[in-house]
Amino acid sequence: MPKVKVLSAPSVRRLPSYLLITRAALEEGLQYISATRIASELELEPIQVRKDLAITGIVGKPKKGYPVEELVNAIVHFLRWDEVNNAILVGAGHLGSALIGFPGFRSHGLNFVAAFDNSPQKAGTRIHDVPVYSLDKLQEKVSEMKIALAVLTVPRDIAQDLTDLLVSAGILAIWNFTNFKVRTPEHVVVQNEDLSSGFAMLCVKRRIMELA
Amino acid sequence: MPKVKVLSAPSVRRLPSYLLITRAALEEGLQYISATRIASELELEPIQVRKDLAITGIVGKPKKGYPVEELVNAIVHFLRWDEVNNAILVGAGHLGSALIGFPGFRSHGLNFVAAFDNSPQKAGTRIHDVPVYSLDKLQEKVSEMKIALAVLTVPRDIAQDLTDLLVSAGILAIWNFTNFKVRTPEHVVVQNEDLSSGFAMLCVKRRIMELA
DNA sequence: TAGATTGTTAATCGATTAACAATC
DNA sequence: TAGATTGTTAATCGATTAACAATC
Repeated sequence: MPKVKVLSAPSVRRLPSYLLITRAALEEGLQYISATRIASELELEPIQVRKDLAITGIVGKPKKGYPVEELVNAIVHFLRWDEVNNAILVGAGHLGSALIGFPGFRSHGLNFVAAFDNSPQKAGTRIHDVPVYSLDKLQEKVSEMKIALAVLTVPRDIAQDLTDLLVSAGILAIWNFTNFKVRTPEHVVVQNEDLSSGFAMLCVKRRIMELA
Repeated sequence: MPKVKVLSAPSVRRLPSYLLITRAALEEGLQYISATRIASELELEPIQVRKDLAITGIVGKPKKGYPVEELVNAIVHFLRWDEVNNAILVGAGHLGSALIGFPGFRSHGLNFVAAFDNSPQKAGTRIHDVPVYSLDKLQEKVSEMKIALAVLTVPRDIAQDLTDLLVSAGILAIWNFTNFKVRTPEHVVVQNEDLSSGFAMLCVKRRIMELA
């Protein structure tokens, strides 16, 4: 029986950057890549990289490092980025449109199949080749296409209403770019993104720099 | 002599969400708001909210909570969101355009005054009323307008070159949305955003949910 | 072989949570 | 007053870092 892995959020968050570097090494035709090298490219400690990579199950070779191709596969599989995830976008504003067109997401198995917006002008159009529907088609399309994942980019004040709609349509995972803390039943997972928090960090770093 | 505050990154990152809730309380006309209430809206522990708010210097009243107006001011001042920060956007693609138009940033003192892009079609146009210039105007405009802050939304492979350009133009802070770890001199602060890391978190949460 | 690197076990560091006196 | 809440001090928890034997 497989032991329940302990999830370390900071480690998981660093994996995508390791994947990028390892993929670049693969392109270069390298056989092995060491934690030391990954660490130096990202200005991290090698021990941290080794600890993080361990959660994917990869086994390295002393003196050489990690086999590049296996490492790519290990990270990709750990993140389930080796399976296509059909997703919908809810709220086809500027941010949502940018996310649909984001080139990197393709390689993460993130595949937008439909967008929904309450603006009548947008229904019937396409954004980055993804069809936009009116919100009242959401329920139907989600069950018809068996979608599990939704990206939420709507104004804060309708975030909860749309979340409720998504949940009742059968959505199981919500990537929430509104800054509203939406409530969901236990079986629905939510990942909240808050752009302001990054900006807050930048501002505080500047303040510290000025004081120094 | 003011003691050097210890910066707790997680605390700083939570402040913007406290600010939103406190501003809403201000709109409602409330005099006081308790950490208990803020915590329950965000599904956090009250003790965590009190600890976080303490870094802003706010002093609450036992039994009542924090004076709403003072709390808004304390957070806003701690983050330096009470001063206008003129900023430039480098890379006027979809994400960059979305960021320029993001309504919340206005209230954070983030004021875009120019955008730069190497595409000749974009130079001379406007994005959300912000003029777009060709990249070779960057140096000139930055020093002319005394800009300290740049938002970087360019492809990964030119991130370092543009960072070097920004640094030599005198930029002091870079909000980096590329997934490349750019190198800068010590006096330049950088905040890296990685959209993929949030998606990685969502994927791992889903996996755990499925196993449970 | 010698030296670089891995993976494990232990130590340190920092963030969160708990306990509780003070207080309005 | 009684009870809710603050702010401080202490305890716990988890993440990072250090130390080091194993190894190719």
